[in-house]
Amino acid sequence: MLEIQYLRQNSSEAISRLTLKTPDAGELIAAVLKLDEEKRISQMALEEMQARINAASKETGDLYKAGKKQEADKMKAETASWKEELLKLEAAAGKAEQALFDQLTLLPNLPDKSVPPGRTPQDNLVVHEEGTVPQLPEGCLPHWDLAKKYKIIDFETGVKVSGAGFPVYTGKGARLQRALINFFLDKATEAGYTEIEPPILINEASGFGTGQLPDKEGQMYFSGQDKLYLIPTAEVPITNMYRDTILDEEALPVKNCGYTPCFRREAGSYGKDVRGLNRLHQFDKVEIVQIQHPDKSYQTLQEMRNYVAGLLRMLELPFRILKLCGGDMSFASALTFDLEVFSAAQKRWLEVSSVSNFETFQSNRMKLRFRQGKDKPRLAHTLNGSALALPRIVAALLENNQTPEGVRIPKALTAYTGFGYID
RNA sequence: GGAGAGAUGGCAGAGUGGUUGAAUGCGGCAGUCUUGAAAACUGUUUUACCCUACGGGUAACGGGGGUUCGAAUCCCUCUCUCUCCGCCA
Repeated sequence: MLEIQYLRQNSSEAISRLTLKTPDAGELIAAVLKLDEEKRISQMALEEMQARINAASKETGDLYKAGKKQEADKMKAETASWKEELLKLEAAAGKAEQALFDQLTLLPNLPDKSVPPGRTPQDNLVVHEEGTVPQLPEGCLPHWDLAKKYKIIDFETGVKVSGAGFPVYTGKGARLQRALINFFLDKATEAGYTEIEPPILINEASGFGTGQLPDKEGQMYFSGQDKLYLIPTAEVPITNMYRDTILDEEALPVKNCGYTPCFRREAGSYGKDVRGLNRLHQFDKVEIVQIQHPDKSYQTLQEMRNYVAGLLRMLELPFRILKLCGGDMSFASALTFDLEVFSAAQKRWLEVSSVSNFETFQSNRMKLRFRQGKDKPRLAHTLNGSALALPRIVAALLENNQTPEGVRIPKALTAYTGFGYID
């Protein structure tokens, strides 16, 4: 949620930034400012009435205590007559505040000034490319065929047990999942992140805090009996741990990481994009989350991006980094880098990580603040990134490392898998 | 699932209709004392919003609603937490 004070004071800057994300930025912001004005007018009227009643009530009490019953009764009657007016003012102020809040929550985050213009993924900027695409032998297979050949992922049985998008990993496939999770968690810990094992069902307030609710309701699985949502990413519980808190400045940056399964309904997806491991309803991911001082958050974003790139390097996967254009960025993000690996048999780039700075967009929803000395609390900046999402990593590992002897496991992982080849 | 208890400031814990935004203790911060530290003593210590603003106002004692001139305090309702029993990884 954007900060209303900022919008009030910097409306033209806000409009130009928001235009990177949506063409009707001007109207959106104008609507918010108008509602803000109305809200303040109704608030002033209400508070004035409340002040009158408070003063009169105090006087009434004093008069009773002084034994001046007649005067007190008279004052009481007069104050009672204001009641109807007060109720009207309360209703109007409540309505105006709600209208402002509703409009404000509709606004996406303002893109950072460095965000490239554009509406579609084609407008994303490739800012880095690294590694060599392997030359695959004749008859190389896409990962779903390799998965079958080596009996490591069973898509059909997953369909039986749950449905499409819920694969079953077996044998070395399951072991590879566990190896990757442990590898990612160990690396994150070495980089100073504290490991968290969070709940994977979250309440509505948490869904609102990180920006999934109310607008992306349909993308999460929901347990209606308990009003709990299955997390689409560990970002949600790990960031919401700090909802409604004021941190000491010295506590920054907060660096947490966590492994969780992630659940996404992915309503409306179909076709080759969802083949094999490319897009699933349930998948494993290790996430890194930071809470940082506003002055340092962009430097932190850079560090997180470099950290994730380092993981891909250790896994010996060719990758590139995209700076997302305004139109392709998520609702809550101010600047996002996507990291994609090249999956050699499919011959396509697969997004395996998204690293974002949300500035105060999430912290304003969550009331996540920090305090410098004796100053008033300020909203902190929140950041997160996948480090990493497993399925597409596995897809690329399988495809890129296929040999006549089997699928070679990168050296960095063999200590975790306990085997050098899947055969 | 059954029975009961509770929800107050960073924490603990008072407060059952009128200077209670809230006693007291602990913690935190500042100061006195000390070579330094501890102890002791003194002071200080919630947050949000609004207003032509070194000042003024409003709101908040789990959420929402009600009674009243006036509610942390009374009533209704929801949520959550804890304890005991049952069930269970």
